[in-house]
Amino acid sequence: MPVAKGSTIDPARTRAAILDAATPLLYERGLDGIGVAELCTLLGVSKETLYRHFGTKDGLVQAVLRARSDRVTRSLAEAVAAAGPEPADQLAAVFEVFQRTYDEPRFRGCAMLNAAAQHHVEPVRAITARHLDRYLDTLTGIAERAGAADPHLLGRQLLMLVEGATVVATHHGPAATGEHALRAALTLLAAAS
Amino acid sequence: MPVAKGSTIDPARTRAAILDAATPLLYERGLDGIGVAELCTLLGVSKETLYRHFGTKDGLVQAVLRARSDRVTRSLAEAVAAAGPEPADQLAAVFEVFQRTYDEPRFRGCAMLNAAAQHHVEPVRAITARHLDRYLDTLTGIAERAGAADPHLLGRQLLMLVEGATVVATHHGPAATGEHALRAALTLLAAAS
DNA sequence: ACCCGATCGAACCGATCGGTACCATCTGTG
DNA sequence: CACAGATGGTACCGATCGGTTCGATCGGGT
Repeated sequence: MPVAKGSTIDPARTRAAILDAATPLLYERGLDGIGVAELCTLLGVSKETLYRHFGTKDGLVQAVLRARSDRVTRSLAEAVAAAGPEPADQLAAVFEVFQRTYDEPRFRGCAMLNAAAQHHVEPVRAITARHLDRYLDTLTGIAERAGAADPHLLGRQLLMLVEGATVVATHHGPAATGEHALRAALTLLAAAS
Repeated sequence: MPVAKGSTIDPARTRAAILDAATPLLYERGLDGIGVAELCTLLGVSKETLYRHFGTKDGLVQAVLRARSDRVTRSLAEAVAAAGPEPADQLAAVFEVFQRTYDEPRFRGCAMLNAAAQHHVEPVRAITARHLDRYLDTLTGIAERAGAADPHLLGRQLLMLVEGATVVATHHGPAATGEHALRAALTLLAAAS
């Protein structure tokens, strides 16, 4: 059956559906851990459609990573905004968001870092670097509102804690990782003002 | 020419030479970024020899990772031992060692984390987890000597800083990363005793 | 001096990969 | 009702991959 029985033909919708369905697959199996053929089968899409929308597998990968970075950054910003004006509360919100991802059964580490480690091509590394810059912006903002003497330094140190917590949660177990990282972050925050 | 012109036939030596030469190649190109054929060409070894020593490519990969973990752990322990009895000095020695690796021109992030992200097989993840455990032992030891109220907590937080610093150095530039991480570590150390 | 074993080089294998081409079929539009 | 475009299904392609095999050759222990 060349086209789905009751499916709506809408290129934009198809593209979004491919992105949504491919994201967890590429994350759990690894960028090179699943081939285009299997990917299309699990997605319920033909290879021709996938290639028409994304050009190459790498195009799909980059689109997935960009969408993921946007989504994660947005949800983090919303959590911070909802935490109120206190920098300490905002930090707590940050590590709460991350702890929730650590506790997910499919958690396999930071998707952006994994992608950069797997795919040795420049565009992917650039997407990852931009993603970390977004984290850094959020954390530096908290540092500024806390009145840190050197908010850029504190922001960078908080970024290390965030990424380090993700690494530790990945390879050393997620239990209490967010809380331990938060306590360290609050110590740095208190010492920097 | 079936066997090298003036080479000594010594299986143990051959195996060690393969390990040494394969380590930087697999690190810089990625575990799946270089094939066995090219690997053997660059190593100056035949495929038969490689497979006789390591069984499979995965066997070579795991041997390389184990050897690397041993070497890094040893050099870190030596640096800490040479830093004297002061925990603060020992922490400085730790981040000095890491900063030196960040500054290497071929630096591409933590080899163990990259391997775990690339190779979705259990043994590799186990080697990475054991590597982090070794780091944790060293850092917890420093926390204990510093008289920390909860040395295991402080050790884990220091581990986050170490791994986070490596991530930041990888994707956000190595400049001053070790120093920034050290200052955060010293703050945690001072607050925990 | 002899012989076992380690080694090289090259050919070879089956599987899988990313990507392309073609066609029948369905949807949405006018 | 008719047409254009989006899609699914399938077969196919060249390249590359990990791994095996075989014969020729050389070093080292006996």
